[in-house]
Amino acid sequence: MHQAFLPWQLHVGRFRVNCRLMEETKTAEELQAALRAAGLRITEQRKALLAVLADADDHPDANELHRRAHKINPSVSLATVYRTLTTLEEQGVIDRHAFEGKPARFETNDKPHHDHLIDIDSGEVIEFRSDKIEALQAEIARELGYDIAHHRLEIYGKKRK
Amino acid sequence: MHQAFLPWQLHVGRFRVNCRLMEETKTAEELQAALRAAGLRITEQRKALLAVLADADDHPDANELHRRAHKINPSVSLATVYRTLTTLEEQGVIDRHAFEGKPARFETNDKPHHDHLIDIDSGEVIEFRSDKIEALQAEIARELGYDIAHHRLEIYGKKRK
DNA sequence: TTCAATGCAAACCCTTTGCACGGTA
DNA sequence: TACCGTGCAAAGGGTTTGCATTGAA
Repeated sequence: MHQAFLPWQLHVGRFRVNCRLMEETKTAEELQAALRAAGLRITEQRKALLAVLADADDHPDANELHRRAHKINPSVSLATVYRTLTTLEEQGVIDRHAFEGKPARFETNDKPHHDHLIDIDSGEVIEFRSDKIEALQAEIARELGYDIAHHRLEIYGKKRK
Repeated sequence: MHQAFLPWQLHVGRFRVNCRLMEETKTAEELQAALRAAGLRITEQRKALLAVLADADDHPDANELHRRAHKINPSVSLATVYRTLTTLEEQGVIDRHAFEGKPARFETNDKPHHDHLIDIDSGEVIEFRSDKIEALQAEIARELGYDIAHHRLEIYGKKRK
């Protein structure tokens, strides 16, 4: 889990409280429920993939998801990973991100919306959200005569030493 | 050429002045000069591609650039288009944009920086720039402990009726 | 004359798909 | 029992690359 906000501290008498805002992620059970609700079947292969997705905190690509799911259940094929990812995306329970022409990366869709900062050295993805930027985008689209369907903001950066 | 700003009007006495801000684009000669300055050779194939790039106002992909350059000079191959695009990108005279996992699209790099609004119905690309958004991005990256290398903001929208 | 740039075709990577089989509901 | 979901292998689309050849400097 990557935090989207900076940690902060409280001072209470002679104590200091270190705080950090974390986010809840979907459980494998919740992902299963979404499939069931859509009348789709819960196969052993899907169970393995859902467990991997629920556990992942690093925006893995299809290949990496296959590697992890295959470790849980060797009968999971790469084709099924791709097919199931597409299905889950259609159900709206995961998001697909295409960063800079590289293989697509996936994450469970728990939070309403956020953008990404990608560490160009490590590939690590950090999530953030700015209501101000959201508002400005809406304003720009309106001025240009458009209604926003969706948008992506990606910042590529290096960790400051 | 797509304008990034809304047209505006001035009223002078009994006259109305319709104004629209347009942008200058690099000429084929300027692109050639960049290659020459880097010690690279000006071939007939490159001349054709540079002419196409200088003339394009619609962010074409490699295939479309090849189609247009091939019309000027049939000896231009798709491989050379790809190789030359990579070279020009390295020289910093063109930009490559990977929109939503689709084939990369290119434009001459004339303006300092801008973002894109993509019409999801027509594929048309409209350029815009917001200093406020730029500033907010820098602020966010700083808070998260990063220096920005580059970034992309893409708004996908439908033309308002 | 030299060696960067080229065309061609094959290879590459990521992703999708056709087909016959197998397991969920 | 249906028929959805699967594995496998082949195909697909965009892009890169190896190799012998060509042509810009």
